[in-house]
Amino acid sequence: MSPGSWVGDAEAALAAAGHRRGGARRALLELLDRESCALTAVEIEQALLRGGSRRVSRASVYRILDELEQLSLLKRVETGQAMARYERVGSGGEHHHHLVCDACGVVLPFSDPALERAIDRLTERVGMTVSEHEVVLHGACADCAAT
Amino acid sequence: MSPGSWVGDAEAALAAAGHRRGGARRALLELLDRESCALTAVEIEQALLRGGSRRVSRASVYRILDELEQLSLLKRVETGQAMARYERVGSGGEHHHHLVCDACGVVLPFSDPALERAIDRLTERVGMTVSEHEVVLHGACADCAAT
DNA sequence: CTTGTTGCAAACGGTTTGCATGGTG
DNA sequence: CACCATGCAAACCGTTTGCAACAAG
Repeated sequence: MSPGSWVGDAEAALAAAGHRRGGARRALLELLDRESCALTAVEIEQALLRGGSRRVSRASVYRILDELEQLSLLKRVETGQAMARYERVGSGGEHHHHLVCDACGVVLPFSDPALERAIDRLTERVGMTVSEHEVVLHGACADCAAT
Repeated sequence: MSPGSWVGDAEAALAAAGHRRGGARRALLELLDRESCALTAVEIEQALLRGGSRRVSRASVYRILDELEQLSLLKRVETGQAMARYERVGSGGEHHHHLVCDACGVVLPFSDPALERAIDRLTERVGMTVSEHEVVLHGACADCAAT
């Protein structure tokens, strides 16, 4: 896979970390490369099935997600929906946050430079070494608010 | 309990919602009134035991936390630590967010007006009716960063 | 062949629920 | 004395783990 693409970077990082290759992980990498916003383990499992790629057991899904998160290739996102979500991390520092509709459960990404700036300044003031931050907005999406 | 205090407000709201009184809930209310930052269900159960107040079964802890959350007397906070945390909501709109040490698990509150402003502006732009927001900073606390 | 990778099924841990008991109004 | 509040134990469900079969190098 061409370097510069996320899959390529991921496979390089995995190889560097002493991992062998495997079909399940490959299928997962390709799926995550396509989807840019946060998916749950179950959504990933189903997408792989429906997408015809290859069946991957749930245990493997979790194991692979965990490996990828440890290598900082993936970010775990907590949306307060009782199950974790995962999304790929680009090599650039760019990232987004999430809007969660508490009515229908849909999760949408958004990004806001002013918000990032406020957080960056903040992290210098607090008495802690901050490595990550997460912002989640809860509410009702356009469809659900309409009803 | 005097109105104006959180316990007082909470009992009034509970009564208005048609709830009777009960020892377990009363003990929980008094504990939550004392603690201002987010606690887990287990921490609440243990604090009640150690505090000599009264033993409350875990099922009741969860049930009561749920009731209080529905009445907006409590806010559920997801810190990405696999268990939910709860903290009281003051009648004023004031609130704080959380710093989580991924090494030792400690959770500390912080507040930042600039951050709130950025979020307020943001909520007007996004295509969603925002009712809540949550910011979590992850990293290492002073003690853990030192080692 | 040696060792990481995967699937299966069982274990786990936080949370929820069914049911019987007890206290409130 | 009707009904909510509570405790207990079992059920639930997302996630993790032990183990055996498999496959990459």
